Amino acid sequence: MKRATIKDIASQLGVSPSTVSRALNDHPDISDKVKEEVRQVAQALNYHVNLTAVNLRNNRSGLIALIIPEITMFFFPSLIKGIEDVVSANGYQLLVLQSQNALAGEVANLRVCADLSIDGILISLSAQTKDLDHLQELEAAAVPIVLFDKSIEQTQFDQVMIDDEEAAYQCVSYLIKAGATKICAVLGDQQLQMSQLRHQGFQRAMVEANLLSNGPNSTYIIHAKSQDQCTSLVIDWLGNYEVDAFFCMSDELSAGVYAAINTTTGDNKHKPKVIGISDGHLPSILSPNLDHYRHSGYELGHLAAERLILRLKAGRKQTIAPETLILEGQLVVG
Amino acid sequence: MKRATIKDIASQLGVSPSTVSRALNDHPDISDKVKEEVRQVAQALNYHVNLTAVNLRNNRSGLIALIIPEITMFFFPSLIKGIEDVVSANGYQLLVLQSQNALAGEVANLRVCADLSIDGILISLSAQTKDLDHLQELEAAAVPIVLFDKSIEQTQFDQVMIDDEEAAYQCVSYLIKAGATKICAVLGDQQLQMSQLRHQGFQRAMVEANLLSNGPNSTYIIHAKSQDQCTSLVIDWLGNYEVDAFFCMSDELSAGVYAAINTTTGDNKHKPKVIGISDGHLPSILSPNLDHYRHSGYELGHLAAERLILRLKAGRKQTIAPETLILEGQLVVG
DNA sequence: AACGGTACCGCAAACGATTGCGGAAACGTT
DNA sequence: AACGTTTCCGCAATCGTTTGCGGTACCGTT
Repeated sequence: MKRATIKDIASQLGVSPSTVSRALNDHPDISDKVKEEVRQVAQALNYHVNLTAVNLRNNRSGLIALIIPEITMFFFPSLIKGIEDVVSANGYQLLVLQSQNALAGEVANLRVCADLSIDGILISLSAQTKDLDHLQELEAAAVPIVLFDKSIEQTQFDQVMIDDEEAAYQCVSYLIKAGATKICAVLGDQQLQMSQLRHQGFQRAMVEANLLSNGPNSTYIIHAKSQDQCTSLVIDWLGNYEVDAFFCMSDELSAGVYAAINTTTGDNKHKPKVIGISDGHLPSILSPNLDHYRHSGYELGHLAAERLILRLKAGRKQTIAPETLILEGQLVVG
Repeated sequence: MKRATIKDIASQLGVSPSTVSRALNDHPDISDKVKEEVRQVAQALNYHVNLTAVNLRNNRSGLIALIIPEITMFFFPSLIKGIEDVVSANGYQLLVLQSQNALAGEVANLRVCADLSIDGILISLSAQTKDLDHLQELEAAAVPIVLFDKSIEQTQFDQVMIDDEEAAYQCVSYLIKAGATKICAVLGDQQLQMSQLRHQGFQRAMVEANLLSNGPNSTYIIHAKSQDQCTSLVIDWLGNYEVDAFFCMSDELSAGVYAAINTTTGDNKHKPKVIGISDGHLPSILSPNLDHYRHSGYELGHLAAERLILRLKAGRKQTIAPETLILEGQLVVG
């Protein structure tokens, strides 16, 4: 059975398609009698508007694209949920695209967005992305764009972030207060601005405590791009160096460090403390529970999506200045 | 700057839109000279085909919908990745919809699919879903549908599953071989067919080992709908009963049980063994590593998506009989 | 009876792309 | 020179919906 169209209803009732369209949209020009009849027949034929046609006419798609480096079990599920809730509550649908953490992938994703007449874009940048040239085409087409989580230095677009430097600072300060002096920072891809900022927070806390009197010590900095790589790096590292505590900038790395510690140190030996930055899901799974600076992935997604919806509702009539929204977090320890 | 259309190219070159369209699609009726000119201008104007228009004409959307109960950090990320890889490799885009584990949500999601002229559907059923009436409209519209992971007894559609009964059986058999006699099964939502099947596998192993000589013992069956609920239930339970081992039917529950055990039993007390069914990500994070029956979420997604693509490529010319594909898994222990 | 107003509905164009059909050149063949 | 082929391109319809503009009744008023 083919889908019923507006014409089917029209011919069945002996009226014009225009009338049917207006009736279904409750246009005042149409009498209540006709409206009722149209609704009846529509129901009977199981009519549903063809969104593709509507989209063509209105030059919109009802779709919002989410572009992320890669879906992992950490952080992204709650983030996606936060986004999805807002998006679908506002009548949009969510298209999930992965850049594979590569600039080329990001460009390809944006190409798809343009081709599909995507109405709005939420994007977390890949580690390779150093500028926003590839966003300009969409920007020129007046497609609202909100950056979140992983970004670069910029003021052209809205962005929703956490205070990376401060989060790291708080984590490391806590470790120091707890008595740690030999602290190793486990960071992500060196190219990521996020890694650099969290590194800076680490440094600030260390300097403040006079623990880097000989200048930065690269021995106590580990960069890893994946959980597995992190585990093996840390296992090696633990064979060569002494450490009181680890600061891990992400869930992946916290998990990697835990695994390394579990395979390296026996049950009775003294284990190094670990603190991380997390949305709180992983910490409750790990044993002992991971101390962490918590920022909700759900809220981050929620906030970013709401900002996008705000722009979509405003349309191109109002111009809203790009803003950087900082999501608060807090230390969860003990 | 508005998007360039085919007409813009046409008027710039003084040819008709038809010619431009054919030139861009490399139609043999168009001379090489014109083709080249069209391509030049298209490039210059940064022309890109409007997929909405194409979709309207072809009555397709290039979209594949993934409908799942809810995105959690367990299992779904790898699943989505497996699906996304196949889908995008075949020129489709993935729409992620969540049913909130409710039938009403599922119906709403399918409504969206119909309205958007979705080309194919991958669906994992909600716990509430007892029949497939709501799939019939899409089925009638010749939209390929593949069920996966969570399904019900049916033969109308393709489905990609693991052998739930056998997986549970193997887990519990292993526990028994390892010396356990008092084994508690931690299962998910009682309404889920998956829960029932895995329960059956549990029973089979127990009966086979003569551990249920007094008939089924409901004391050693726990049903939980979330990780947190599981944790609190198991904490209570551990206060009242003795147990050698837990069999957890999912990652959520394994994590919940681990948390319960960690809060209940001290370091030196004897801890119950735990085995689960998992894609292997969580087990490597938990300490001690979780024994489990492993089935790859990535492969499951991959397989389901490929089955869908197969049907999409076949079109409605060939009729392919619905099939149930079983993904193999294996015990990972020790 | 003539006129202004309102209520209600249809015509046709538009969104952007595709395609069957037809037609005008240009070519080759006898 | 007449005819058949090929080459190449345009016309117009189509997908399903929306909407500006206009038009016809019918109403009440003077």
